[in-house]
Order: sequence, then structure tokens, then C-alpha cells
Amino acid sequence: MLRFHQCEATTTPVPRALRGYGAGKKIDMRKYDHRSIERKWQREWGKKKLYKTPDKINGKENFYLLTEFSYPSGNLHVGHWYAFSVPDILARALRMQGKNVLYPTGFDAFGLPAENAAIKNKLNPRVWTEKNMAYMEKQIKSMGTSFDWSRQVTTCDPAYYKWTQWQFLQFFKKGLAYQKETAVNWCPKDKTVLANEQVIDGRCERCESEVVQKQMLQWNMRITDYADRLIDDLEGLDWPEQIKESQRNWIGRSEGAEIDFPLVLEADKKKYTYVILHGYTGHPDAPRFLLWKAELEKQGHKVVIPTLPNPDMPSENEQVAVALAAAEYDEDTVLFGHSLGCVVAMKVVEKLKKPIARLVLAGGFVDRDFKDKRRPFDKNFTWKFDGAKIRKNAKTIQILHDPRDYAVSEEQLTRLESTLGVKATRLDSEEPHFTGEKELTVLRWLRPTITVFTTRADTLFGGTYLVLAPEHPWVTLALKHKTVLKNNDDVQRYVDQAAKKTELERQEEKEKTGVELKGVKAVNPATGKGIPVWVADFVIGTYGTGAVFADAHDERDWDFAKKYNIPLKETLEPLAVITSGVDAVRDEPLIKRRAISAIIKHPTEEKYLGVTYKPTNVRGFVSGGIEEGEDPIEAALREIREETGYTKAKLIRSLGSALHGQFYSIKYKRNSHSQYTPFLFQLEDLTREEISPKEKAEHDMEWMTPSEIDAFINRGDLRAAWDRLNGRPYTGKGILYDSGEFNGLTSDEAIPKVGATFGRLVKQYHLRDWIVSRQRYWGVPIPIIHCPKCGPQAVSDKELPVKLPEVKDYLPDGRGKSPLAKAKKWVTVKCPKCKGKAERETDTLDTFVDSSWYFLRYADPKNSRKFADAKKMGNWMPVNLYSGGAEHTTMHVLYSRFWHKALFDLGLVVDKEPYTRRMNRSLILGPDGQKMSKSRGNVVDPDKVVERLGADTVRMYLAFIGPYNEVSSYPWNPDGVVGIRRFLERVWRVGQRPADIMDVGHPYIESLENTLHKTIKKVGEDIAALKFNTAISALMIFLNAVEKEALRQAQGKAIGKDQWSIFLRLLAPFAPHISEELWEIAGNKKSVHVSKWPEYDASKLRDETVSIAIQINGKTRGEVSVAADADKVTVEKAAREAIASRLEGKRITRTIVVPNRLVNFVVAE
RNA sequence: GGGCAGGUGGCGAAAUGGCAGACGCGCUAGGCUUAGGACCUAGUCCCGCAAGGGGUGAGAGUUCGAAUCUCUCCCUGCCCACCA
Repeated sequence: MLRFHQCEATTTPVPRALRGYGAGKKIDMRKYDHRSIERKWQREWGKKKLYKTPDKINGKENFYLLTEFSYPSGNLHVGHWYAFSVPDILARALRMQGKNVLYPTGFDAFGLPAENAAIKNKLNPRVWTEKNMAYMEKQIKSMGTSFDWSRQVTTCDPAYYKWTQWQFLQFFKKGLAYQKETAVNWCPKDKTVLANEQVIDGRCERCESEVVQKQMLQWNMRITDYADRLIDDLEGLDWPEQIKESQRNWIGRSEGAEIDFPLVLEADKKKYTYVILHGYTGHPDAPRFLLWKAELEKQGHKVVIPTLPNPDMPSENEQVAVALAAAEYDEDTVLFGHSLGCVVAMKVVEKLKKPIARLVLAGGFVDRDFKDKRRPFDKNFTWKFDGAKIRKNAKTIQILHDPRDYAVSEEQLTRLESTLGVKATRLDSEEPHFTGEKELTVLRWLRPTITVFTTRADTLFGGTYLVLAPEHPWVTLALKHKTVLKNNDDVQRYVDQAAKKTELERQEEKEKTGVELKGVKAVNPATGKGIPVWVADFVIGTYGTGAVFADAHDERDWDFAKKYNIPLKETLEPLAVITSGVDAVRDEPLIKRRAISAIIKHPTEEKYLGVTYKPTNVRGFVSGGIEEGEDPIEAALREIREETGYTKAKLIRSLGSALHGQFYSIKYKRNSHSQYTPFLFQLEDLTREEISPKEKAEHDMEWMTPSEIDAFINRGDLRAAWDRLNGRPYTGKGILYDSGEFNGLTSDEAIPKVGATFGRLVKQYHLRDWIVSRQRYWGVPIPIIHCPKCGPQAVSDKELPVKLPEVKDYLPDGRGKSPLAKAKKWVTVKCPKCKGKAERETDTLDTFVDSSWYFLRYADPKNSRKFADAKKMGNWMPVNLYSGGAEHTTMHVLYSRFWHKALFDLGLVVDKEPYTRRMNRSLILGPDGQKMSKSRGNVVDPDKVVERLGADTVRMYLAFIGPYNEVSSYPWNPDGVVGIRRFLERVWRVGQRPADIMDVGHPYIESLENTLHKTIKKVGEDIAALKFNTAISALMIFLNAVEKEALRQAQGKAIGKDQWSIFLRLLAPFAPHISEELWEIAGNKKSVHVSKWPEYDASKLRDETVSIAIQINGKTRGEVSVAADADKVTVEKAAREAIASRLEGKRITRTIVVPNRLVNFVVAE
């Protein structure tokens, strides 16, 4: 409180609230003693279990109102009040309106802060968490919310996380959860994994050493498989468009094309013999082999695919013999193995006398303890490979691995890698194990081919160079070879440099850098021309394919090319389609017209002539049509003369290819497609002749500096001419030229066509798979057992939950594993499959997993046989309204939607989407308008305010502060909250005089009816629309009217008994305690909260007279009172009389009468 | 650089094509009162004594009429960011 004084004193005087209701002063409790009232009713409601929500009530509709549950940080802040007490208004109102409302809460109780506190204070995080939960539960209850606490859900409760684990295992069994090498933040000093929030400016928050990225095997959820559905299913949801848009952007689907650019190596132009070895049950005629064969032969290579003997029990030794006999095997041979063919291929290479050019292995493995147990193996085969010999006999070795491969596990791959001493290239193929019939991924690696991703395939013909990310696998491969690149050392240096840079440095660098790969050319598949290949770190390895083609219609590519003198080729003529304004394109055929556009330079100054075409407000340069028989230059000179009068214009140069504009021509009254030829002229002198009056009326012109021109031009086609003059690229859409058969198409037409012709149309997502592994103690243990033989195995259902083990301390183990690894006894288990020695997974799950399904548990919180009974979920799901913080729009909401869809696919839930309606809540700022934070000293402690002013006041103030369904941020105003307190005190005062409350029949009680029924209507509608602020203002207006009447009648008897009863019921959702007390004082036995919501009487809404605004030419010039719903003639007459003096001598050309609102006289001057 | 949201009194805001600033805070004056920071009454967008005129970030447009719809620009906040 003291801190308030300090920060407020500088700007405003001491707030009145601090004087009136602030620290140190007593509130007159005789008036309205919120403390005893609130204590009394909270106890009473608890005793009567008023808010226990049955699964179903006959004749009542269920409504599920969900708010995000809280993290037990230890203390409630104003944000919690805002999140829970304001939606409580809706919950209470809906109940009174006859709905069975589920309004639950719980705790998202796992997470990092508990673990940090545990390390600091050397106590079990559970102890810390449970203490916090107990305290916060008490605090939440002090809000007077109608939460059904019997349904409370706590994520760190084993009875809850048993089902988190169970669901995870269902996804694991379906292949939705998988392990993958992923980079994590690693502190080399503390030897621990850091959360993003523990990394501050690239350094560890504890020891400040520089954080590095470390590859670790982590559990991932395949959320990207759901990307399309997560976008497409947004369609049917009743969510604000803005939230949907955020989710779409987060997923970031871009539709584009993958295009292959074959590489031509100067060092390597010869033709090869490819020997392809198929796998078990494979055959040379399998579609993929035929496809690969055809493609390779097309490129001039020889292809041999021997039929390997493939009986039920394949004899690897026989297969090796057949393979060896099938070809020459010399330095021109590329040997390719697929699946079991890899094993054969390795044996073949082992036995060779001469080295071959390349060995490529796809889906390979090295021992018979192979994941696919159905596979029989020849007992006589030696599962030993001489890695050194193989390396010697193959100049290059490539291992291609598909991370989704269900047959070849990561463990198998690791062994293969170590046997051959070669790191695998991980390719996301279209089907696991490279078995897809359309699988071209592999072929790309058989021949060096760079695949690029582009959303602008329309510029492919202008693709004059290729840029690869420094981490692009082909670059790595080429560097390893040393002989491929002529400037190998330069490239190596650049790549090393880029790898050292942190993300931050790469971001900060403005100037783009790169190195050309000498000795390599790529072939542009559209033009067939060889183009240079560069490596540059502005291309990101993890997005798209890590490679792009560059052209003249991209700013970045343009800048890069200018810097390094790489040739560019423009292939788009700019096109501007006018879609708004008077000259917007209309829905009728476009008439083509040839025209010119002339930029005119001043004879002596560095100025250009800006021209405004007044009828459409188009600002640009002199422009006009080319007439029959005219050539463009003649036309330009004529237009200059006609529009500007200048006669001494000299052509400096033409400004390149045509520009296009599509718009509606006001002059010719038709849709026009103008094709402008742009020119630059300079005046020799300012000699001018007379301009026709018509031209003069239509055009304004002015000499302007280049920067003024920049700001002046307001149309794309004319701006393109200006940009060309200034040597800037055109990056918009256009019309193709020099693009073969696609010439004349617009960009939008060409993008899919060019993409499909030279590549494949694909979708790319910005969204990455969801990494759920955490190297932390305080989380859900991942219920997996790692067996060295069988790989990762699910813990059996009856072993669930896998409870968190007790450990001595909660510090990381120093090897990158979570503290769970310290519980040695707990870690060591038997493999559920082979019963051999195995180890438990020691990572825990991301807490976003816990919160991905908690709302399902509320429907059936105590179930020990299922995560929730289907029928009980059916009572409530999908959630009718989910209110939460805007910061969860993307992460939590998206993750839980994904989780729900995954459950749906398993038949475990019946809805495709969990939340029918989602709304984001605003932020409550400190009194200084800044985010509340301890360091700023502007934290408002709700407990203190509640103690002083009462829960009802705080709830109602928060509801009053602004609309709830719009995202904004509101400062907590210590003065403002007093207004609500005063309102409740006035309510209290009126309610203290039950004897004065009169019965209907008295004239001024009657006169109040109209206001009352308007209030019923407005409060009901505003609550439904979540506009609690205006609902409260309606209640205030009503109370003001009551008091005004009381004063006027000078008796204090201003409200009827029934009216008071209605008012209390309207107030009840907002201020549940005081209305309950007054309700009791008024003689009611049952709780106001189970009473029926009042209905308004439409006949009482009518006003007898209405005040009508009188306008002249749309400006308010008076008002007149007329009978409600009076006819137009009467109203007009009354209005005319009322402002007769002002209308005198004026001619009324038109009169608009809007019933019950206004009369507008349109007057001629 | 991109996406989204927004810009109305001294402050939170209301009005979503029809009387701009409802309601609340603050402020001013008066009353009540021993006194008051409680309470009550009146006032409170700007210029002007008034009559009147102007006013919703700036400019333009559509309309009888625009805070509200359209366009251009400026500014603020949030999220993402060398995303091809």
C-alpha cells in the first residue's frame, strides 16, 4: 500500500480511495458489514451444498462453462479474480434461467516452480504444491464463486495422472508418440537441460554460462499429422475470428510446390551403373524400383536390379552371391540396398577387391535382433560387418533413415551408424521404411538433386540461382568429400562460422552473407539452364527443404544477388487489380487497352512531376491510352502535352516491360485492363502551352522530390514504374513472360500449374511436432520401459500409474537426465516383453499434456476404471464456453484440440472438437497502467481489498471495468473500485427499510415499471453477450431512478415490493452475498440463487413520448418530443415547427424520417 | 520484417449507420455537519457572455446522415520473426 503512495504521488494527488476507503481508515460497518455477510453466506452455501452440480436434472438443459484451472503458485492475484469471479456471473445467471450449469475448477499442479522451490528449500515439491493448493482453495472460496468443489481435478494426483499416462500410451501404441533427436538448451557448466524461460539472453539464469544446443532423444507427439484438421475444423466453431486466425498463423500452412533441381558436378559428369538390391519379400518389379530405374535411365545411367533368392527363410549368403554376380562393381558403380538388401549390400562391399563409387542404404539394419520379429533369418549368416573394410571399398556411404520407420528403430540405426562410422541422413519420406509407391525421396538421394520449397512457383523461369542452408545435408556431404567443391575450404569456413552463431546472432545480422559453391551447378528444370549454387545462412535448415531458388521478384534474393553480382532475370510484368473505391473492378468483361505511363523529370532540379487524376483520386504520373496508328513514344509525348502543357519533353529511356492495371474506367464506363509501357522523360525547359479546360479540371500536378513521390503514389502499377526507375525489385503478383507455355498467365493462375509441371504441389507447416519430454522431476513420469533388445515398450495397464519415485534431492543428475534417474531401484525393471533387464524412461511429460484433457475429467472426476465415463462426458461435452487468457490461444488451446482429436480417432471421445466457443479474457494491469509485477511494486493484493471492501465489490468492479469478451488490458483503479462499493452501500440502504418498500398501485411505483422492465431486458441481454459492464450500468441507472423518485416524493418510499424482489434477483449473479442477505431480510426463505430469473413484460417497455433529434443536412440542430410511434407526417410536421426559424428561406429538397429517432432535412444552400 | 488487435473527455468506458461521451471514477460549486476524506444536490468535451459553432489519431471516399463502412497514412499494444 505504501508503494502506491510513492508511485502515484508524482503524477496525481493521493487517490481519494486511500483517503476514504484506504489504509488505516475504518469503513462504517453499520451501513454494510460485508465481512459478516460474506462469511455467513459462504458458510451457509457450503453447508447446503448449493453448488453441487448433478450430472443431469430432468427438464433442464446442461451448460458447461469452463475457465482455465490455475497453477498453485502460492498466492491468488487479481488475475485469478478476473478469471473466476466474472464468468461466475454468467454461471449464476444461467442457473437462474433454468440451466444445469457445470462450473468446475482444479489445479494444474505439476511444473517447474515447485521443483525450483524444492531445490531451494530442500523439500518435496509435493509438499510445497499441496500447501499452496490448500491455501489457494481457501482464497478462491472467498470470491463467492459457485464452483462445484466436489469435482475438483488435480493433475499431480496419481489418480489423475494414471489416466494421463494411459492416454499417452494409447497414442504411443498408435505411433502418435515417438522418439526423435531434438535440440535442447544445455548449460555446459550445470550440466543440465534448461527451459526456454531459464535462458536469459542466451545464458543460463543460474550460472550465466552460455547456453548451447544439444541433441537429445526426446518424446514427440505427431501434432503435424493433425495440422490440416486443426485448421480445417476451425470452420465450424463459434470462436472469434481473431482467435481462429492466430491458430491458423501458428500452424502456418503454406501451400506451395517442391521442385527438384538436379545438380551437375564438374568433378563428376560420368554415368554410373546403379545396382539396386531389394529386401525380403521384395521384387525388382515392385513399383518403387521400376520408378527409380526409369528415372535413373532417363538421366543416362545403367541400372541393374538382380532378383535375389527370397524363400520363406531367405539365405543371406545366397543373396550375396547372386548380387555379386550381377555386376562388375568398379569405380563407376553405385550400390543401393533397400531393407534387407542393405545387409546384402554391406556384405557385397565387404567382399569386393576394388572400391565402388557409392554405397547407399535405405531402411538398413545390422543385426538379427530386429524389431520385426516375424522375419526369419538364415542361421548360418554371420551378423558381423567389417566397418573399416566397407568404408575402404566404398568411396561414399550414405545411410538414409526414416524417423517414422516402424521396422527400423532408432537403436538399430545407431548401431548401423557406429558400425559404418557414418551419420545417417534422416528423411521424412511419404511412407515409413521408404515403401511408398510414389516414393521419390530416395531417388533424390541416389542422384544429387536439391529439392526446394516455394510458394511462388510462378517465378521459376526466373530462378537464376539456388541457395542452401549451411546445415543442408548435401552441403555436409559435399564438404566431407572435399573433392566435390573447388572452394571446399571457403565453404567449410563459412559453414563452421554459421554453426557457431547463436540464433540471436543470426537474427541480429542485417547484412546477408553467403558463399558460392564452386564446381557445382544446378539445373533449373524449367529453363534447363545451369545456375550457380550458394550457401547462405538466411536460409533456415529446418523450414521447408532447407533450400530455395532465388529470383528477381523477391526482395531478399534481389539484395543478395546485387551484393554478390549474381545475374537476375525478371519474368513478371507487374499487375495491380483495383478492388476498392470508385474505380474498383466490376463483375463484367475486361477490355484490354494499350497505354503509356510517363515519368517526367524536371529540366534542372532533382524533381519529378506527380499527377493526380481527380475523378478517382489516382495519384501517379502522366498516363493515357495509345490511339490507333500511334506508336507508344508518340502517344506519350501527346499525353504529356495534353495533360501538362509541357512541349519540350525528351525521351531518356524506356523503363522495361509493360505494367498492368485492372480497374473500372469512369471515363469510358467500362472495365479496363490497361497495359502500360513505362518511359522516363526529361524536360529540356519549362515551355508550356495552354491546357484544355477539361484536362485542367481533371488533373492536378506538382513537382516533387523522390521521397515525396514515394509517399504520393497510391496505385501499384504506377509504383512499379517508379520502383524500376529506382532499381528496386517488384515483389507483387503479375503476369508471366519469358516463361514458355505459361506466358500471359497471372501469378495466381501460374503458381499451381508451374508447381505441378516441374514439381509436386505440397503443403508446408510452420508448426513443428510437439516435444513432450522434460528432464524434470515434478511431472508425470513417461510410462515407457526401454529394453536394449525390444526397444521402447509400454508399461502394462495394470502397472499404471507409474508413480513418481522418491529421490534424495531434486537436482539434475548431471548427465542430462531428469532427477528420476537417481532413483536407481525404481529405474531398473524387467522388460514387459522379453523379461530381460530393462530401464524405465526417466523423463516426465510437459505440463501442457496434463492440461490437454482435464476438462474431460470434470465430467467424471472420481472414476477409477476409465479416464471418464463416456455417458458422463456426453452430458457435458463439448464445452459450451471456454474462457481463458489470450496467452494460451496458441499453445494450450491448440495442444488440447490436438489431444482431443487423437482421442476421437481412438474412439475415446465422440466430439471432434472440445470447445464450442472460446473467448479470451483481458489483462488486469497495475494502477500505473503497467503489467503487475513485484519489481515494479504495483501488485494489487486482492485479499487486502476484499478485507476492506468485500468480495462483492471486487467481483463487481472487475466486471464493470470493461467488456469481458474483448481482449484489452485494464488498469486496476483504486478510485474506481470505490464507485461499486458506494453503489452496494446505496443498495444496502434501500434494502434496510423493508417497511418502506411499497406495494404496486402507488403512482410513482407504477412510473418505475417502465425503467424496471427495460433493466430486466438489458441486464439479461448484456449478461448473455458477456457485456457485464453495461449490465451493471443498467442496474445503477435503475437505482438512480429509485433514489430520484424517493427524493422527489420526499418520503423514501420509492420501490414496490415486487420491484425490489426483481432488482435483487438481477443483482444476485453480480453480488451474490449482499443480495442473498437482502433477499433474506425481504422475507424470503430459499436462496436467491435458486430463484427464478425475472422476465420482462414487453408491453411495459414502451415509452409514451420519445425525443426526436432534428437534423439539417445530417447535423443535429434541435429536438422535439412526440408521441411514441407517431406517424412520419406528424413527426415531420412537429420537427418543422420546432426549428421553423432555422429553415426560413431555405429550400428543403428531401426529408428523412427515422421513426422514434430523428428527422433530417436536406436543405439546398 | 510479418500477423493480430486497437486509437472516443483528466481516467475506465458507452454508442457498430441515426441526438457522441450512458454508467462509474476524478474534478468544481453548494448543502448537511464540531469536522470530514462520509452523505446529499447541481455542474463537468472544446471555443464563446450569449446566439451559435466545432469535436471520436490524420486525410480522403461512400451516404440524406459515419466513432461505426471503404481506402491511404500515422501511432500504440500483443504475438511471431531471415518462414521462401
